[in-house]
Amino acid sequence: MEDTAATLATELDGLLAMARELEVRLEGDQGAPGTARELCAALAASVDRAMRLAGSSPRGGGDGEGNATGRASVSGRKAAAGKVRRQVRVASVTDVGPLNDGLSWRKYGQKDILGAPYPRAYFRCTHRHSQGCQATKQVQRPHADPLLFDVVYHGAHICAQAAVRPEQQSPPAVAPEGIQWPVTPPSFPSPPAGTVGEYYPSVCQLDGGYGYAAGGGLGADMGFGSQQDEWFLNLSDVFQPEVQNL
DNA sequence: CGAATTTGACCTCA
DNA sequence: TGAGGTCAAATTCG
Repeated sequence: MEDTAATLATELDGLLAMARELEVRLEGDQGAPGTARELCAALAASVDRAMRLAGSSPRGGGDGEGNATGRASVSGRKAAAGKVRRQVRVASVTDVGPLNDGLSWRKYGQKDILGAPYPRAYFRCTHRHSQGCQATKQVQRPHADPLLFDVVYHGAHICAQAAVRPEQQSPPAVAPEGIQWPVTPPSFPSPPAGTVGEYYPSVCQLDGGYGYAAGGGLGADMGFGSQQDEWFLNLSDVFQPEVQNL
């Protein structure tokens, strides 16, 4: 990646962060005119596009379809059938209990992805063996933004849990267990007991299916399984944003 | 004790 | 050959 692009991305990153924060505040303010919120969303989307352009690289510059779909489908076992990609962006972290959807995901692997700052985590339905549920998902943070995640679902839930929640069939959900948000940097194995937070699915307008979001808010980094998991699990729950059927 | 997570190794594909 | 995806044994946690 070029330095210029990196610098530009950093700048845009800051812009996006501001846009997002503004939007969050507007959301909190019931009286906020819809136009203002739309503007914020548009601004965020625009910055996002710019960032993508700035950070675009030939081979999975760190996010986007290159990674999410590149090999996943080609790899062979599960075809592209039922593949759904979502991008999740959260505005803040404070307390996540209520976000659990009831569907269970079990982590079965994690991989460092070339060009990506963070590893990709692989999950599959907990009932895969007991009920033959083939649903799987991959979660990865495209950039340094702890509030942005790229999630790709493969297959559909056919387990009992999924049947109970028709609304979430396609967009699976999250692990039932209590979720804690690692607001602590990877270098700190100790769990942030008091720093747990709640997600506010706020801006989710990234177009294109991927993008960068401002970072720096949280120091959470991937590389530490449990913490990452929690992140991923929670995120998967938050997405309502854009969905792409691939 | 059972279930979930972690982590390294193995397999497949471009 | 390199990279991504999955498996499975070991470890940890509830």
